[in-house]
Amino acid sequence: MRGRRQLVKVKATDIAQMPSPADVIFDALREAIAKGDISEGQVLRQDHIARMFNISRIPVREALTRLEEQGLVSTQRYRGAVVTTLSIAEIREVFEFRALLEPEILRHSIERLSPEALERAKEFAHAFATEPESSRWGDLNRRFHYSLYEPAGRPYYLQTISTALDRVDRYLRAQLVLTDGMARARREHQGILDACIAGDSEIAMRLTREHILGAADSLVAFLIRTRAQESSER
Amino acid sequence: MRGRRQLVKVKATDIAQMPSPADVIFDALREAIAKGDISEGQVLRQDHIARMFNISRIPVREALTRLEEQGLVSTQRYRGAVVTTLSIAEIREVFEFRALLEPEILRHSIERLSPEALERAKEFAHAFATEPESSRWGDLNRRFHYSLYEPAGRPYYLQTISTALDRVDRYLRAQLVLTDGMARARREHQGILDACIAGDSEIAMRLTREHILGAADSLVAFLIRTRAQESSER
DNA sequence: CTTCCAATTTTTGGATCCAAGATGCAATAT
DNA sequence: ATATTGCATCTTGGATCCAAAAATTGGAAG
Repeated sequence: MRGRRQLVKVKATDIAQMPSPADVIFDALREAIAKGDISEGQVLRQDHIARMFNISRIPVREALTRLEEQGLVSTQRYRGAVVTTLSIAEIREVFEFRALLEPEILRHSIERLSPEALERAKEFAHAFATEPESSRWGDLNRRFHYSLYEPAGRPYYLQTISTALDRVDRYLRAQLVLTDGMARARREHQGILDACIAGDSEIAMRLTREHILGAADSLVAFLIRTRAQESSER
Repeated sequence: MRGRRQLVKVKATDIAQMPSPADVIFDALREAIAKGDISEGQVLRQDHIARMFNISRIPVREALTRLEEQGLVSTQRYRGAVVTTLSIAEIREVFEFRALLEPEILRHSIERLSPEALERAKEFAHAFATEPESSRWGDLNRRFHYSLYEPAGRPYYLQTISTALDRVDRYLRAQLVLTDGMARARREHQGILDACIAGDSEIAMRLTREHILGAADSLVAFLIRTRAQESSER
């Protein structure tokens, strides 16, 4: 030890973990697509994005490559990246996929749900239910569910669920805002939460499954209406 | 139409769909990692790979980015890409994940299984069971299962299963070759196939689930033995 | 007025260049 | 002898440059 001074006062952050420019662009684009701020079918020009972030096209390309790997954009050689449009069948498939996975991770989570985690879930449910600003519903909905899934200690499940949700998030948000989805989600969240508090994983799983499939049905009905309208308007 | 000559003799291929250099490198590296030809923990040098493929580092970078997005390599800034090592818990999680998804897609598949598809599945099962060359077992195993899953018409499920399998393929191959996995897989494949022929989805699903979880148990036991040995040798 | 074609412009993807961080080693100080 | 520092080298990631492919535009011909 030899009286060496320690720099105990500075709080060190791991600089190597800091996000690279490509990370920043990737996250920004992913969020914009999920929120629907960039609409489907839109072409993403490398140069345009590069100017927006005041950087060269190289990190932009990396971000686009990653978005394509996640299925959020699709690229044709020399033709640029286009925000993916999902068919109704594809959307339905992703929701059924979620309806399979999310109850399962919830089961594992309930087994080890701490009072603190439960408390946080309650807070998110409340924040979601009372949020007046519709643009934040999507986020809060997601946080509520994730707070229930994280204690499961299943990072791979969680990551898979997350990428699945990213794919359909913009449709889900539309469903919340433009249909009766919000009122229904409030009720169903409360039901899931009650089952978790009671520690009844069977009911929590069933409700979660119904929550997802119900949203899917409502969304699909909504999309059939709006897409029929769009194509007749054109 | 106007009497324009048609070049009916040449079989046209869509050149825009041809794989880019980055695709070629990505596929090659993915396969090498899946097969275990590149061992875990190995560092992938951009320049080295670029020379191997006689190309600049740019498309190599793209391939590595995509591999990272798939979880096959992990990168630390300025430190290069390293082939991911999965902990036993992580491997177990991926197998349990597969054990949830694969029976489900099989159910959907059995509903619409055509005689031709069934015939192909039989052929792969037979090819797998009689293949003497152990280096090809992994591939044939995969083809057998995929031939049963494809008729489900669930591309998202299939893709998710595929990336999950990519993650653990090298471990699975080791299990087939280095334990009694092969004999057992032969028997279990036959059981699954029989249930599919009988159109009994309940049994087919149960057997698939047990097939995957059984392989996981055998693999984990094997890994505990070998990893304990490795760490004592070091 | 429409259709076709060629020239121009735009955009992408790969090559090369360069700055900055990581690594390893030798020199130096303690 | 050991720990620290400074230096040389290697590697990565972004910038810039360039070739090739696609989109667009502006006639010219029908």
